[in-house]
Amino acid sequence: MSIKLYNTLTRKKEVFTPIDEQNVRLYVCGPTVYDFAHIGNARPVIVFDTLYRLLRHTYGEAHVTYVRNITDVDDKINNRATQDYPNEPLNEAIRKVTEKTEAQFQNDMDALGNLRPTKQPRATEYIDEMRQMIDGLVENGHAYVSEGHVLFHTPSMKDYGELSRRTLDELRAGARVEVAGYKKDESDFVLWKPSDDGQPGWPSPAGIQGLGRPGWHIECSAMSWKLLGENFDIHGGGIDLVFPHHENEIAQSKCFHGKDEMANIWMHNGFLQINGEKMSKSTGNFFTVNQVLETGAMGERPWHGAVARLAMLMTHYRHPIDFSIAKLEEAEGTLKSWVEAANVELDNGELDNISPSQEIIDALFDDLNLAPAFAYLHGLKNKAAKGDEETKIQLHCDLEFLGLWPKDVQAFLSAGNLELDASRVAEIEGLVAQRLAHLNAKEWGEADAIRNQLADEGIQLKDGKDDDGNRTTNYELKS
RNA sequence: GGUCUCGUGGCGGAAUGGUUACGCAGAGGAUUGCAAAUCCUUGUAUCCCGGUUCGAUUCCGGGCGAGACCUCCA
Repeated sequence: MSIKLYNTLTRKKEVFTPIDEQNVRLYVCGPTVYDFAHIGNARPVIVFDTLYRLLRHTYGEAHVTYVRNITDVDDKINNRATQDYPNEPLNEAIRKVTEKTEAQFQNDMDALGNLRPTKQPRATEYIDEMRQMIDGLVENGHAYVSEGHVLFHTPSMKDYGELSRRTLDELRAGARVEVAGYKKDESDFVLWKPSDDGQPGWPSPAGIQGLGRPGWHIECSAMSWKLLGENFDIHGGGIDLVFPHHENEIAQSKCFHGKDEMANIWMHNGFLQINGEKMSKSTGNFFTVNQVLETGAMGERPWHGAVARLAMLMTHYRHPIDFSIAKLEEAEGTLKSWVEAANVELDNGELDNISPSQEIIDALFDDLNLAPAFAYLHGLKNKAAKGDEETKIQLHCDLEFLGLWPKDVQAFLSAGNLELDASRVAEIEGLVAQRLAHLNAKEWGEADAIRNQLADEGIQLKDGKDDDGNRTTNYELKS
């Protein structure tokens, strides 16, 4: 068995062969840190975290390098900084915006069960490398200077458009935006642009006087080059990045390094919609990760990160997903039943001695097709729920492997019960005991009155019998 | 207008040139004083029209429908 991955370059599922099995290299475009991550931003993180986990399992944890950048230079950041901190010097305001946003991003992604990448470089730490690439591209004729900008000349590259499968003519025909006068060709794109006094700037490349700042695309080319090399294994991101971002990364990197490929496999996750519509702030169906997990903006209650993760993974990564309350509810019911079935005390390090189920690995090997893996987990759950200890531990291991095991299991399972204070718990348990006494005396009316009263108060009773045939009653908060 | 992706049961969601996963919901049963919870069993689908084929939901063509992208911008 080998890993098969869908490659946007070839539009085919391909057998994945690492360039170097001792160092499998993955790059994913990370956030521009000017605002809280929305749940659409979370999808590539979760998808490629799953791939990262599979690669680590397959090649060994020490043999995978996963780089996800932080874009901390961008005009959106500048705008946000002047807007939020109008009285601060610009650099200070930018630092505040990016630090705050990045911290929130790390928090959100942790809560969604994602491992931290091997490296998370910031764009501002790689300005030198960007300048170096820009100088090189000007020297070898793929870029030119015009009115203080440096532009990549797309006709200089014979296969520009290979990723998005568009020819220059098609791109020109579709242009909807007025073309800046300093461009030689309307499809040329910016590598470097001049900064005025009110903008962050660094000494410019290509002999340009004064300060400037890099274009968006060159950042990823520079960081992936320095951290992963001129040619690496997998580059990932959202499908909306195929054009222009990834197309332009390919152009810059291939023309600078002279390699046949930048990344051997390009992977893209599908788009995320909310309740059947594109997310948009104006229509109100726009949710940040933080809102979904903490503030109850979606469905008027917070959702556990593992639930949101499962809801995200229930759809194949390349398909569009409709992220809805119904989907979160379904994911929650499913995950609770799995975790409940697998919830046993473990000895220290007990999970270290077992591997994820082969069925899970096989499913992931087929282009991260999780559907058969989940079907298998349902089977494990049924077996585990019948008391099979080994299966319980295996199920726990599998969920852990997929990032779906809640770190706070008891809180996750008891859900709303934590909201009850001690006196309320005592009150409920007193009523439950009274009802049991009525039941044993066959006083159905009194017993049902208590049951109905508790039901009205949102407490659902669950009757059962212990091993000796005596009545027992548990309860939980109705959702 | 161009490029690309997609169209499976009530819903979510896989797979497949011939026997059609899995989950939720529904139905029937067990259990229960009656319920709930739990357990068992179970019905229902491949957008339309052609073509290739012994046979297509699967491959090809056309149509209809949905979505993404088309340059520095959200």
